Amino acid sequence: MNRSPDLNRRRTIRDVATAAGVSISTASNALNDTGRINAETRERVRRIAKEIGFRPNAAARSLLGGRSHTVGIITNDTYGRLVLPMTAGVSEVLLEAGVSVFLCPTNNDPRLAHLHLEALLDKQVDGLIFTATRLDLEPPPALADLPIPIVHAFSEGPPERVSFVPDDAQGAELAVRHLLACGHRRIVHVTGEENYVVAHRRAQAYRALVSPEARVMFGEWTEEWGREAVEILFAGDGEKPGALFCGSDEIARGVIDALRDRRIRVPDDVAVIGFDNWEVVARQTRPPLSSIDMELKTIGRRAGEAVLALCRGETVPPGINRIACRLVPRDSCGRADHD
Amino acid sequence: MNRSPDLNRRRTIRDVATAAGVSISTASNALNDTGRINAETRERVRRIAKEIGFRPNAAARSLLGGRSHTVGIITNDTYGRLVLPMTAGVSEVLLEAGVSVFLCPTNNDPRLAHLHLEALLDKQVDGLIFTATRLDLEPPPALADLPIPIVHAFSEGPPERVSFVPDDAQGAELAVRHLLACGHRRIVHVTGEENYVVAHRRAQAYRALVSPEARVMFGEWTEEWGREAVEILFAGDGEKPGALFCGSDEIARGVIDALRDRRIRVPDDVAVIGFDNWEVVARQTRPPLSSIDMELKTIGRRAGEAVLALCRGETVPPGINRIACRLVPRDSCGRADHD
DNA sequence: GTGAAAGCGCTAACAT
DNA sequence: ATGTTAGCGCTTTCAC
Repeated sequence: MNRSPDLNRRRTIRDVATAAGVSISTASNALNDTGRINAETRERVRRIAKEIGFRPNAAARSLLGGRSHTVGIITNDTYGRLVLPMTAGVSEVLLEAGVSVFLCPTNNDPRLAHLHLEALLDKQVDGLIFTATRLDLEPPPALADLPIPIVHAFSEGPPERVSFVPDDAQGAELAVRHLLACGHRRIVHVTGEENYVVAHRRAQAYRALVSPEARVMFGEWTEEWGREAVEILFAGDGEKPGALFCGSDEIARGVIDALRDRRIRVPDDVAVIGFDNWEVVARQTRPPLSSIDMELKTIGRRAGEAVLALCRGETVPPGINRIACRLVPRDSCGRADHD
Repeated sequence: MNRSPDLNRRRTIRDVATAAGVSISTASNALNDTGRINAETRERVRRIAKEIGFRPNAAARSLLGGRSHTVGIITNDTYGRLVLPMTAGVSEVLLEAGVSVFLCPTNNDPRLAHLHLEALLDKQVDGLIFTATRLDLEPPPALADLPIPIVHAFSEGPPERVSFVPDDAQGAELAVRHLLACGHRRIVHVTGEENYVVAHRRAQAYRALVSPEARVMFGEWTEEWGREAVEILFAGDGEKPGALFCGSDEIARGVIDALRDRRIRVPDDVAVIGFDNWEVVARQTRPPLSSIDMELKTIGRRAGEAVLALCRGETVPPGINRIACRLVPRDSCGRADHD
């Protein structure tokens, strides 16, 4: 039983005003630095507000201003390895602006996605960030005509919206150029499922740089496929590849393990480069894996800045923004001649 | 330029009332099934509400009811592999109750944690879930006396609060018993840093089951340490272990790789079991790794249920709740005699 | 069965 | 420089 029920009640601006012996509006002005106010009064009000632990009620503010200072981020990623870095970026940017982020993991379940969306709209979120780990995944149709700004991160939205995605082509180029700079020739590209848009985009960039007929092996995004690919490539006694550009770090890990099993030295006999720069994987292969980082946090930050601007009513040029990838050289490619 | 600015305005209950030709309070009653109301009127109001796309404004509701139907989850996990499954669990439970979740990644930065906390309090969250990936990490002191319920997930809060953590001792027992059931003896425990509470708890349970002097090798939570441990264990020509109980799947992966390098067969010569059931790792080792799953989603769900109850004013017995781990047998231990 | 009115906590015109 | 007042969208007595 509480001795005084009011002790646990949240402090309102009324409490502040009463305690400071001023009117509510003066208190409000003092706290928000609006209107004309006596410096002394302002300080007193502020001191008292702090003393009694006053926190402005966001609901009331939101009701008044029409903005809730919240955005939702809808994601299908169960696993988190892609989403969390992005969310961290988003959150970082929005935090400064006093905007909080609702995380809505849909686990690829449209029903969940829908429920979350409803909940977000009820909470009057100012904006939405839509994230999908598979670029070929369609955003829920309900997203089509919403009264609030929507930004796509790591997923390509319709042309009239703002999207931020990794620049897969540039990333692939980075990988291939690095292999070339390290003196490797006869590059083969071992990548994931053919029906992934990114797999194609990367393969295309790779071919543009190497040769239109350069070998691309589509398979799965797994270590197992990496190992299998090595079996296929190194089984016969034809000419062997000098370098393997892998579509993911997991594939690269499988590749490196299989090469090791065959006593083929990396990078001396064959160079390997990955894609994702997933540190738990890339740092633990033997040798540590050079890889392409998709700068997920930057994507998150950019997406955050975009919703923020949109929420403020500013206009942001629509379209797909491709964020440059970054080469992270470790030891699996040897040394580059230059830069 | 909008032809009609009102077209983009959010629909209010007033719009519904006007369109239905009833008063605001009747509309409210119709929508919420409160008060006495003519069935026909109710249906009409509801139909119209749906037609014009009315969504009740959560801010207004919150202002009235004192509850915001939001909770915050504060986490230090940058990486996501632990937090996302938990958050998914939390979210799943809260979604049904119409409560949304603010995700606050602090990246281990106390300043960020503090800012997030402020933002959450300003938004009048009904409750808080505190999550840390390292059990030895202190929650921010600001958490000490807050006017709202706080639940700890994957982190042990003070005794007067509600916490949900994996039952590490039971998990370790599960692992050891499985190894024994598969007929393995001379078990060694290769685990992570000695200053992690969990490492100790697991080691203790292991020793209680095997022998008080059973060998425990503390090191790091990395593959590299797993490989190193194998070097140490199998280098000389003393008696070799028959099974390795590893403190994490990453360690186990290092162990398996090193054993493979030494042409020691798993599980025939040496059995290996991991901890975490981190699928990307456990499913890709050769052979696939048997492991202990910490049921993170369940932890999240339980934590979600707890905040929910607390927010409703119900009482939840305080203290540490240890959630049972689950054995996930794959191929690295052989076959158990029984069960 | 329905409507009028008060009020949740706050801000912003408008008086004073 | 400060106070008064209206009102954001909604729920909830309480009249009718």
